Amino acid sequence: MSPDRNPTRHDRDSVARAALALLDEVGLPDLSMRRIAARLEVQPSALYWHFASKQLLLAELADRITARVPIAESDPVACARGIRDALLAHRDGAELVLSTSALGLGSAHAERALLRSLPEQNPERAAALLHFILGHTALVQQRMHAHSHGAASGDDDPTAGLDRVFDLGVTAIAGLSATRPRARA
Amino acid sequence: MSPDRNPTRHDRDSVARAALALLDEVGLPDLSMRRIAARLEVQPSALYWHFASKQLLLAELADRITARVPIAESDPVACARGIRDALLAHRDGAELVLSTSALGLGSAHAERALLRSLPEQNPERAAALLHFILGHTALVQQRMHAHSHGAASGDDDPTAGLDRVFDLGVTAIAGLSATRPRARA
DNA sequence: ACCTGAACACCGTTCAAGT
DNA sequence: ACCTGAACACCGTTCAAGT
Repeated sequence: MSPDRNPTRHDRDSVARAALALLDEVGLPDLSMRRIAARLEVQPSALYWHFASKQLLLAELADRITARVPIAESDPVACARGIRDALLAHRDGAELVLSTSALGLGSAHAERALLRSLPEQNPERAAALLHFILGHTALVQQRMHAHSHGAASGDDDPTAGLDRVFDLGVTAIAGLSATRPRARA
Repeated sequence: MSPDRNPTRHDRDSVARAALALLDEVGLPDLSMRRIAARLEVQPSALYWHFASKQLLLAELADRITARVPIAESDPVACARGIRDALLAHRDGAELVLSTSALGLGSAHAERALLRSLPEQNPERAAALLHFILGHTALVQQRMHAHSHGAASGDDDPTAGLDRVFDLGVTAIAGLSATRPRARA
């Protein structure tokens, strides 16, 4: 007799949230529209009311992932770590952002944050930093997953030493590192 | 009456070559086992005689792409350009290598080439360089495709200025750039 | 405004069986 | 050694129709 009778109606936000949660459980290759629909107890076709295509839904997820990077970092290294952490916060986050950043402006927010953190606000350095962070994090993240899923070869952590590679890359591109020791002035 | 009667029998090499050619035509998202089989005029199940899974076939393609990077470059910038060009030589090459480099040692060859080209043979710099090149090239490549396929917004080339970003990143990580102008000594 | 039901044109992979 | 044929358990997407 109540006017609101339907048990679960969804909107863009609830669909995106369910998809993001499912991403963490199953990973990007197994994140299908049909699985997302099943999680929402809805027919697959229902999703197309909220998102015109799977690509657009994935772009929304990428936007939500990058939206969490802090804008106020003054140090490029801290800013870069913030971006990396946002990407690592969700399974296959880096690969998702990387593969959707062509169309969606998902990575634009991260790039702005980098630009602001740079001493001379050099946009080319900001772009290079973003490219490095995305490539590095995508590699690290999938190596993590391959290792945990017991892929092959040695059983020692393949992430070892990669933090140093990250810092080296960021400081170098940001223009903060010594070029060459050149004696020891 | 001849003993060799069968018109087309295939091996690993011919399957991989057909797959690589098809990749350039249709792109990574549309590269299916069934399409590759159709191109070879063979049933889809026939491919599984040569490759145990699609993933392993893709890893072979990634290996073939990176195999073409020159090992003998002495200059890190020249070496990095060689890697980038090898990735750009096939559609979605960078994304393919990036997404398979966790398991397959496809990128190991490129990393060795970088290491050799570095003045001090620093393996951390080589790793950082590889990560930057892969991230950068993957982004550039998909932006190229998005632009050619008439995605949206402005119609000017989105690749403009990206060469400078590439050079900046490579020289910085290689340790060849000035840290900061610092007056103008 | 939001969803169902049914259909369309696809996927990767397995496996017995053929030659 | 290499392939067929048939099957299994899936995909993304569209669209009329329901409420």
